[in-house]
Amino acid sequence: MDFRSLETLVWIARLGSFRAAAKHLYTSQPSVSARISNLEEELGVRLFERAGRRVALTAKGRDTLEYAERLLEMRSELLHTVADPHAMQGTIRLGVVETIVYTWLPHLLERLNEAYPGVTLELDVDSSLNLTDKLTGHDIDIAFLMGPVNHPDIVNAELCRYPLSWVASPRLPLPPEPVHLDALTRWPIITYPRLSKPHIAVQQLVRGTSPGLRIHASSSLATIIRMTVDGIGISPLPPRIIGNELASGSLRTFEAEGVLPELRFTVSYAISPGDTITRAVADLAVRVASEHP
Amino acid sequence: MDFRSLETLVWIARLGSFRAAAKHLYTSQPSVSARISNLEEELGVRLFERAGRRVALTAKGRDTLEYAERLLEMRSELLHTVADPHAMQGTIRLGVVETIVYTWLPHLLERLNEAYPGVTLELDVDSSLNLTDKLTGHDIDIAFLMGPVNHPDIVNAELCRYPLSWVASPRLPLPPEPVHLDALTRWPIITYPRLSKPHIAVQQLVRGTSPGLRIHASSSLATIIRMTVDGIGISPLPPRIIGNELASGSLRTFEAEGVLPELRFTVSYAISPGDTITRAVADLAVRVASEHP
DNA sequence: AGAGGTTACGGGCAGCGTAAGGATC
DNA sequence: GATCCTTACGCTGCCCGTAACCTCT
Repeated sequence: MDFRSLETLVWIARLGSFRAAAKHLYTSQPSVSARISNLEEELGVRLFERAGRRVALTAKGRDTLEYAERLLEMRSELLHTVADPHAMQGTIRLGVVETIVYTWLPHLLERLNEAYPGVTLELDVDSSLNLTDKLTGHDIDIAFLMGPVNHPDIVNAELCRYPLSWVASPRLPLPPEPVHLDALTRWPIITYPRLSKPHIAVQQLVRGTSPGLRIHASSSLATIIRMTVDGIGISPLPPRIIGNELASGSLRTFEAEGVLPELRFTVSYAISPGDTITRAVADLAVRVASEHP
Repeated sequence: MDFRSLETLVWIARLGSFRAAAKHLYTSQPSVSARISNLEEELGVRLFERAGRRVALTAKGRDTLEYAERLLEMRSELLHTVADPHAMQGTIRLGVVETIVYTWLPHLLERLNEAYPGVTLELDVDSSLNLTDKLTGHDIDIAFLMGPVNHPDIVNAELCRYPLSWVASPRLPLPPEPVHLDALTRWPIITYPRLSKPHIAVQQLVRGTSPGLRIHASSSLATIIRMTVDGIGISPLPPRIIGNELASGSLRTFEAEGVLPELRFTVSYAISPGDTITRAVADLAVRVASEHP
């Protein structure tokens, strides 16, 4: 019995199949089979009922699972207590929304590299919606996204809040006073993807105005900014991420009728036995986010 | 980090040297060095201070030791709870006094073989005195001896009590009435080794009688019995172990002045993290001893 | 037929034991 | 010089990944 086998047991139980556990643990499915097979032989007990599509824990398997989780938790505590952070090893899958990439993610990566040089990061830049799915499906370990994620196994902590401003190219003829909603919709609105919080907020804001409303949705923040700089439309963006464009004059903010919501970002991760690093990354992210508002 | 390394850590801490731990764990000393070296590298922390003759735990080492003991204890509990006893594996070193060998040890061995066929026993038949030393020195894991062993780390449980009787060959001219002490010492007394409880009891009993007292001490019960059968002397023995000789008439008991003590046997073992089997053997021994009085 | 677990098999690496080296009392 | 830990080195055995096989839905 080794920790690797116990970890394998835990992930099969969580994900419901040998194959999924293999994928999660970066190994082959036969290897997972072998680990469980050895464990079963060592205990002289069947741990999983292989019935058709889905495997299910036996009674003994459930008992073993409890011990496995406690053992992994204790090992994690040991590592956290006595191990030199520089010696920590492992890979964590980090999901990030593009907004964070444009703000303090580089600072975090630098700090992570200092504090935990042995830890490998696998970056996954995606929308908050997709990241939420990936998080609950255990395809990533931790995510910085527009949260919180409402799921029993997911822990959320607030990272930062960015207010939205209307932004446009200086070439667009906008008045100095606040723009009326009807006037606003003279231009296409370029914004975050469908079903995202900012997208929905914009939809609600301009609902009932002129029927010619066009909303361009883009999952790429770089594209939104580029299209706005090119004068294709206006967009609600956090000024925080377009510091360069505002400074160089290629974009400017303007006032408009109605209230744009604040974007709230959280760090969210699944509580998982024996995972010290994820929590360490979350803690560091909270700190870095507060240091680079 | 694996359980084997943690176990190695624990035993170095207990025994005070890599070499002793290697011996105890049935492996080579360089192997023990390597295990600790790997553990230290993984944690990025020095666990032992190698200063001259004796190694000492560092502060981090002491913390690690605590976790190691808890982890091993938990693994043991897991094995005890869910594992099929038939699948248990391992070797335990069992020290036994000869008296027990002659009474219920065979029954115990049979029962052990039924309940834990995967467990290997290493039998060490010796005197209670030597077994006590071996037990405190961790050269054996568990012992059945004239106890209890008074040592902080040793647990004792009573096994059985055998009264002593005076025994002699029928060829010796003994009166039917109780023999006086002075008359008793006409023959050599053949008994347990020097410093053993029965030996001391006999010495105290016949102290102050005729100066010609001869006590033959033998560490071999078989030899004591044989010499007594041959009429070389008389001996205080538990009738329980000479059933054959009494039945065949080659030995008989007789009454004598004074009280011979009872022989009390205990099962004694060091409390050790992660050792399920030792406790299982102890429990079974208590049961078997009570079933074969 | 496709998804998923098992079996078979060859290759790589970790861990072992032997033997030699070095430090401390 | 004795004792004990470390380093060096060749070897074995375990574990892994690929691929073929089997079994359910």
